[in-house]
Order: sequence, then C-alpha cells, then structure tokens
Amino acid sequence: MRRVAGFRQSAASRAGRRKRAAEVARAAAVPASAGRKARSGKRREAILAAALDEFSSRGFEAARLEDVARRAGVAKGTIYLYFRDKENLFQELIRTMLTPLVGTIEAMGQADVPLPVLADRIVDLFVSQVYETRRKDVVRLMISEGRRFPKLAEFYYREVLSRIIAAVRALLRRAAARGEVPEGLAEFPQIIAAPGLVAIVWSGLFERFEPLDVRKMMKTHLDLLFAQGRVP
Amino acid sequence: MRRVAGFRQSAASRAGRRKRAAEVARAAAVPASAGRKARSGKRREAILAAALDEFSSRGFEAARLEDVARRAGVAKGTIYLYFRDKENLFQELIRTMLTPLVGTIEAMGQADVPLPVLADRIVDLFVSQVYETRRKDVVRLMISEGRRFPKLAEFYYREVLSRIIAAVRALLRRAAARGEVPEGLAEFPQIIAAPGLVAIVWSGLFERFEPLDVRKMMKTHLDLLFAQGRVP
DNA sequence: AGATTATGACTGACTGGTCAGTCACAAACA
DNA sequence: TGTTTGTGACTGACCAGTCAGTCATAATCT
Repeated sequence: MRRVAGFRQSAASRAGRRKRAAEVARAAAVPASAGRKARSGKRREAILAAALDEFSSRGFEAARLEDVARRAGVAKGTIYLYFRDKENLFQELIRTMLTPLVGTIEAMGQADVPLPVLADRIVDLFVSQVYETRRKDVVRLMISEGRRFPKLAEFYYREVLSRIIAAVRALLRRAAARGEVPEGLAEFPQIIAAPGLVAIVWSGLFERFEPLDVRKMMKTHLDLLFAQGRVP
Repeated sequence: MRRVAGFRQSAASRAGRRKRAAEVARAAAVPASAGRKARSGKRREAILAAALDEFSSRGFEAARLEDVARRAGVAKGTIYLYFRDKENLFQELIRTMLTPLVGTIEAMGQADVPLPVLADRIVDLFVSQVYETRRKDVVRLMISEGRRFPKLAEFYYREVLSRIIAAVRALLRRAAARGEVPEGLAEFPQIIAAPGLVAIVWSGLFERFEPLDVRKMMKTHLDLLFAQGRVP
C-alpha cells in the first residue's frame, strides 16, 4: 500500500519531538508497575485507541504505524507483537468497538413499547452510543474504507449489521401486525437508520458550513414514519 | 519535488521503444486524425474517465497515476499537462461530473406537482441520473475521501449540495404551506435524500450479501413521508 | 500545391521521499 | 538465570511528480 508524498508534513519537522513525546505518552498509557497480563491488555487497548485516532484523521492508507506507535506510547515493533499487520489492526479495531453494541440493540428489539417511546429510545441509543462516541469514527471508517476490505465488510455484515437488521425488522413486523406502521416499512429497516448514516457523513464533511441537529432530525424522521398508525 | 538537471542516461538509448508504444496507446484512445482542439478535449475526458475507474476501485491514495495513464491510453506525463496534480485531477473529476446535475434538480424544484408524482420523479431522477450511472461512484468517492479534502468538500457544499438542499427545502415549504407535508420536514431536506445515500454505501459494501431494491426502498420511504397530508 | 520550418503536445526513465514490516539486540520480569 | 516482552534502525518496494528529448501537426513560405 502506497503513499502520497505531498499531503504530509516533512519528516524532519516531526522527528524533533519524537523521542520526548514517546516517553511522555508511554508513561501516561501504561504504568510500568502493573502485572504482565494487565499491562498487555492495556497496551492492546492503547494501540487500538491510537490507531482509531490516526486512521480517522488520515485514513487507513495514509496513517503511519509509526504515528500510531508514538501515540500509544509504544515502539513500532510492539504493534507487531499484538497485531499481525496493519490490516489486522484495522479489523480488530472494528471488531472490538462495534460487536458489543449488537447485544444492546437486540435487547431493545425484544420489548414492545409504544411507538413514540420507541422513537425516543432509538434516537437516544444512536446519539449516546454512536454519534457522541468514538464509535462514530469507527462507523465512518467502515463507510470510507470498507469497500477495499471485502473480508472486513463481510465480517461486519455477518456479525453486526445483519443482526441489527434482523432485530429492527422483527420489531417493525410486530408493530405492523398491530397496525402501528405500514407493512412496507419492515422490508427496509435501512430506512430507520438512514438519517443516522447521513448525520455521520455530514458531520465529517459539512458540519463546519451548516451544523446539523442530529437528534432533532432523527426524531422528526421517526415521528413521521411512526405517525402512520395513529390515523388509520 | 524538484529536480537537479543532472546526468540522465542517453536519450538515444531510450528513444528506441518510444515510438511504437506511443502509437499503440494513442491509437486506442484518441484517433490521431482529429484536430488539436477536439483531440485535447477527448484526452481530458479519457483521463477523467480512467481516473474515476482507478479512484473508485483502489481509492484515491492507492490509485496509481501510471495506471490512470495506461487506462486512458496516454503517458503519465500527459496527465500533468491537463491537471496540476493528483488532487486537482480528483477535484476536476467531482466538479465535471456533479455540477451539471444541479440545474436539473433546481428545475424540478420549481414545479408544484402532486406529491405522489413528485415522489416518483425524485426516485426516477436519483436512480437514472445517479444510481445507475458513474455518478454513483463519484458520490461514493466524495463520501469516502471528502473528509481528507476540506477544500473539495467546501466546493461540493457550495456548488452542489447547498443548492440542492435549497431547492428541496423550497419545495417542501410550499408543500407544507398547502398542508401536504408537516412543517418539520422542510427543516431537514437531508431526510429525503437519506435512503439514496444508504443505497450508495450499501451497494459498495453489502450488495453481494443482501441485494437492495433501491427504487422500492426510496418509494416506500417517500410514500410514507408524503402520506401525512392525506389524513389530516 | 508541395516543401520547409516552427510549435507544443506528448513521452517515460528517473529521483527523492515515504513507510510497512523485520530482526538483532536490550530490558524487564519471575 | 532463562524467558518473555519491547525496541527502533534498517531494508526493500513503492510512486508522485519532473523534464530533456521527440515528432506529429500547424504555419509559413515558394
């Protein structure tokens, strides 16, 4: 995987601060006093967090593992003790950060609550668990780079997306059976999530020109969709 | 990157293969018979088309200008006669392919047609002018790479997106005034476009696992949103 | 018209900068 | 002490962008 020369600052200008920064970061990230097991876990986490920062701001290709290492307070070679290669690091980042969310969503899909309450819950869940979180960056990364990592896209589809879709679809079907939403909606759970995705893309590209009230947009959207049942 | 006018290997030793290769490549892309003006235009187009192919399949960073050149039937250096650098090539690609669409959309925003007809028109416009077109790839590129090109995102927002949003918003306001859609919707024209964006992302990442009927999804969505007015 | 000269579009080998991944060695631990 | 964990200089491969040189075509001349 290759690089573009023009878009980064000169190597020389970065080199000066490097050593000092590494020492500071390392001390901050992993206290030398902890046991080996705990220390190892913390290192892994530190590397993943650093990787997310770097991948997010420069993109997967342009991100330098040396910068990831520095940010994690670790030497470059150390990354290779925890991850097979750059791609595997990316994979583990996605897996680690998104898999836990699935259970939460599936749980939410079980309960049959009144639609207005459901709308609020969906909005809250998205905003508090994704949008205001580093998960937003992970999702953005998946959107941006996923196409070039078919295996990763497959993993994500199988382990995350298909399960979320199934949960939402089941929920919508039950609501449709009660006549609260039209039948057609259950066929496209993607519609429910669409504004969330728009918000993530928007925040990365256009927020600075025109801020977007995510919460309000999602609420407006869901209220509109869910209002169908009220006037049969 | 600068060059010192140092020693290069003798020109004569290079000249041997040149002529044949040049003729073959050029013949494929641009007939040598055309006038200089026409020829130049075709070359530009050929390079842009090739760039779209390469950027789409490998991403901006990983795309090699040498591959773009080969695909366009042109030498690498020729690209630099038409575009300042790789980034400018990307910029021109976006500008060239998306700007013309704006007028069409603004025109559509003028007419006040019945909502069900409007829904069909929006779906048709999106599917026939974007989704089933190379513009889909351009939009995908914008989504994927736009964050790392703030100037490009700004251009795109100013010249394309803000105008589309304004047109759709005006349309929605007029519909709201007639009571055909709720007031709230006009605040978020993004909601109208959201499933289109989802479709583009989906097609790149998950189509092979679960195909998506874009037309039907968009229609379902718009019919739901626009159904509000029918039952006051 | 045909011959001659001028132009600039086009070529592609080359350079300098870049970085993922390796490995010989060092430090920390138990 | 031996084992595990960590280090960072190094290497091999990579590619954007350059520019001296070429040659098809246009312009000018006869």
